[in-house]
Amino acid sequence: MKKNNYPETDNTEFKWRYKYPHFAITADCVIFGFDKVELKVLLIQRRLDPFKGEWAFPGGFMMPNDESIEACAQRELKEETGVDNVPIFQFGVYSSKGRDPRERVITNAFGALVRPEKLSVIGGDDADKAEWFPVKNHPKLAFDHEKILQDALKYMQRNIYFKPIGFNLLGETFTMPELQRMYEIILGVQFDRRNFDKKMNSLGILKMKKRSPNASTRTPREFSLDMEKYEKLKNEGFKLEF
Amino acid sequence: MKKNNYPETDNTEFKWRYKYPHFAITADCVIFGFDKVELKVLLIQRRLDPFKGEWAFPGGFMMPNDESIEACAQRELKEETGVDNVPIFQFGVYSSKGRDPRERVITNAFGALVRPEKLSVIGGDDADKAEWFPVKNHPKLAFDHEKILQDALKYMQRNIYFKPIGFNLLGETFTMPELQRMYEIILGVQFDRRNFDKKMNSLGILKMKKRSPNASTRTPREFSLDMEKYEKLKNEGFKLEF
DNA sequence: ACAAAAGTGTTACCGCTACACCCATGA
DNA sequence: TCATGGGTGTAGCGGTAACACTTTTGT
Repeated sequence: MKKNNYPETDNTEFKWRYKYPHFAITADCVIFGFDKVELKVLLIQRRLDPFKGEWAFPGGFMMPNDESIEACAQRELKEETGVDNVPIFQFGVYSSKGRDPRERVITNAFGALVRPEKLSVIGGDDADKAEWFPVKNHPKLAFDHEKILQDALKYMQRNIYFKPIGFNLLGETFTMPELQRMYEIILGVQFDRRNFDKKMNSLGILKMKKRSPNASTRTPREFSLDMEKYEKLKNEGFKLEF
Repeated sequence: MKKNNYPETDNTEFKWRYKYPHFAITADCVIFGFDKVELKVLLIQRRLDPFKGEWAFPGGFMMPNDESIEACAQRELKEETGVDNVPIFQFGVYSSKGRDPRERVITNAFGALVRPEKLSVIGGDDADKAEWFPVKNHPKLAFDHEKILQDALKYMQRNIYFKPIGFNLLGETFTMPELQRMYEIILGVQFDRRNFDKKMNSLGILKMKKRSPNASTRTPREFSLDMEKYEKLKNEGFKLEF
């Protein structure tokens, strides 16, 4: 595959020529996952300089083809981690001088929340490894990626109040305590169990699964999303009043 | 002043040379104002091709100096419209092929809400004219700027619920009906006057001015912002529960 | 004189909040 | 058997929503 590891190659020719000033552009992806216990973030270990061996977000340089920056982000994500086919949102742009030691680089940052099925990842391409780390306990990050991570967290926290994006972190079915833990961990607060139940059920997007006949009355009930109502709510937005 | 109208000049030399693919980058500004009656947006009439004579957002190409993309946006805004010293927020990136007829251009879009003092604007630089238009009744826009405008409106609507940004649209002092109209117009809804009063007053960020002694009991009361509490609320965020 | 806009207070209802006990599981 | 975690209902309170009349100003 033709690859965009160009800043690290030893091509000494200045063969890209333009009439006017141009800039290097990257798309970086901050991917969050949730394993029923804690919030995780997907990092790759850089195969090449700068910051060789250090951890950073998957992402890479935009190429002179027809793809948009969003497509670029998704392509890099897949190449470096194997994570495919997830919706992403743009949440910031980073352009200050010196943030990349090579040259001025303009980075558009994208975020995504993914389901546990996606939790098995592979390294590849510019990445030696791809690995999930707890957000609360991640390695030192290359470039200005620590700042980007904090911005991503803030963006997600603000938006999970109004859009049911959080469900992207859960599997097909989930229990109410799982759902509650997810909200508590992302927002950093605690909810009363009974009140949380009532609120979630009142949104009308949850379908309660029948309990298998031999299960006890105290096994957690499984829920799934009523996709029709969920899609509607996703567009309209809602308010989570905790 | 050295200016970045470079894509329109007749410089036929490809004098900008890089080892790797680079791209043209612009920052565009969607500036909203409010004149106590309706929401307005600041547009410039393009002096040069492409879309010469048509209306578009102030903005322009990033230059190979040390300024960030945010600084670039603010500089272009000042040069083309005279609007200076307003805080901006980034809300989107536009990168699809063909959005600029010249070449692939990556545009980061910024928004701002400004006070009526800023409502007198001047053209300049790449802009023949700068002019405020009602958002509900604006001329056809160049490039993909109509899409950008709609995105800016959506972003503002979502955020005015949580941040008291709307006050940037009002002057030093304002009346309660003015404040209410602003919210109604931006959000496209109607509020009950008495309930709106109560809610706003309960936020604790308004200072009611004394009425001048000769004024009648029915002249609208003037309010101003309690800046200290306002700043606090801006950081914490709030929820507008209508 | 009439229409348009601003000031003002009360009530009902819904929803958020707080709270306790029982049962099942696994250590 | 004890600790942990999940299931379940109710009562109080606070805030939102609904609502009407008077006064002033300007046409």
